[in-house]
Amino acid sequence: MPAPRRPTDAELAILRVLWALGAGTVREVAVELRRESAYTTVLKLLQIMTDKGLVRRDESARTHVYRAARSERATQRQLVRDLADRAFGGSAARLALQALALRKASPEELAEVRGWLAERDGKREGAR
Amino acid sequence: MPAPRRPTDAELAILRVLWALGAGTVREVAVELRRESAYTTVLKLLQIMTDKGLVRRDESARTHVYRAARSERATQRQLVRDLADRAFGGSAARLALQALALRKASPEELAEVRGWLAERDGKREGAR
DNA sequence: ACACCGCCACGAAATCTTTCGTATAGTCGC
DNA sequence: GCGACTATACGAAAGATTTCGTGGCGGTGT
Repeated sequence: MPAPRRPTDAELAILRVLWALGAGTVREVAVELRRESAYTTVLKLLQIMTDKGLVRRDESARTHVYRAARSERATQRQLVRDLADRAFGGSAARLALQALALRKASPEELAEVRGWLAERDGKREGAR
Repeated sequence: MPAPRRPTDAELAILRVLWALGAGTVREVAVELRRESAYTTVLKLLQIMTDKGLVRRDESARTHVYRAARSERATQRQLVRDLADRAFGGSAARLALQALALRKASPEELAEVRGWLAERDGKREGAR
C-alpha cells in the first residue's frame, strides 16, 4: 500500500474529525462539519475515501462506522514531505525554519522543539 | 491584494523555475520542465497565472517575459500557514516538529535551526 | 514575395474535486 | 401493515485543474 495519495482539502477536513473522534458515523462527522457541508456530501466523500483507502468502513451494523485508515501522524508526515518536495527543494529542515519563523509559536511549543533537539543530540552521542 | 490563493501543483512547479531563473520566457520555463509538460501547456498555465496574479508579464518585447509576483519566501510562508491550518490545528510549531522528525535533515540544517532559536532568545532578552 | 519558424491567443477535452438531489431500503412504533 | 424517520447508494452537475491542438501573426532568410 504505497501511500494512498495526498488527501484533498475536503478529505482532510473529514480525516481531522475522524482522528478527533477515533471513529464515527456519517452523521457524527457531518454534525462536526455542518457549517460546511450537507449530510450527503459527507457521505459521498466518505464513500470516495473508502474507495481510495483513506478510511475504513465497518458495515456490520446498519449504520456504518468509519475510521481513518492511517494515523494522523503518518498523514502529517506525508503532507510535510510532500510540501517539502514541492516548495522547499526537498529540505524538510528549511520548511521547519519557515514554520518557526511564522512567530505564532508559543513558548511551550518552542520548548518542545528545543527538547526534541536536545534528545536527538543525546541519541547521537549514545550511538557513538 | 489578499493572498492570491494557494498555487496549484503545476503552478508551483512553474514558480519554482521562475524563482530559480529570476525571470524567464515561456520557452525557458518549458525547457526546464520539458520532461513534464508541453510548451503550450506551460504557456497556458502562465496565462492563467497572470490572470490570477501569481506572475507578472512583461509584454514590451514580442517574446513575453514572466516573473513570479510574490517572493519564494512569501509563498512558502503562505503554504506553511495553510498546511498548519489544514493538518496541524493551526500550530506551525507542531508542523516544524514533524518536519524535523523526518530525519532527512542534515547537521548543517539542524545547526541553522539551533542558530535561529538562539537568535530568537537573544532578541527576547533584548526586548525586555 | 514567399516559405518558414517561433510566438501568443483561444478553446476544447480529460480529469479531479466537491456538491447535493433523488431513489431505495431498513427499522421502530402504532 | 403503515407512516415517519433513519440510513446508504447513485448519478448528475458545477467548478477547478491540467493538458494540448489549432490558428493567426510577426520575423527572418532566400
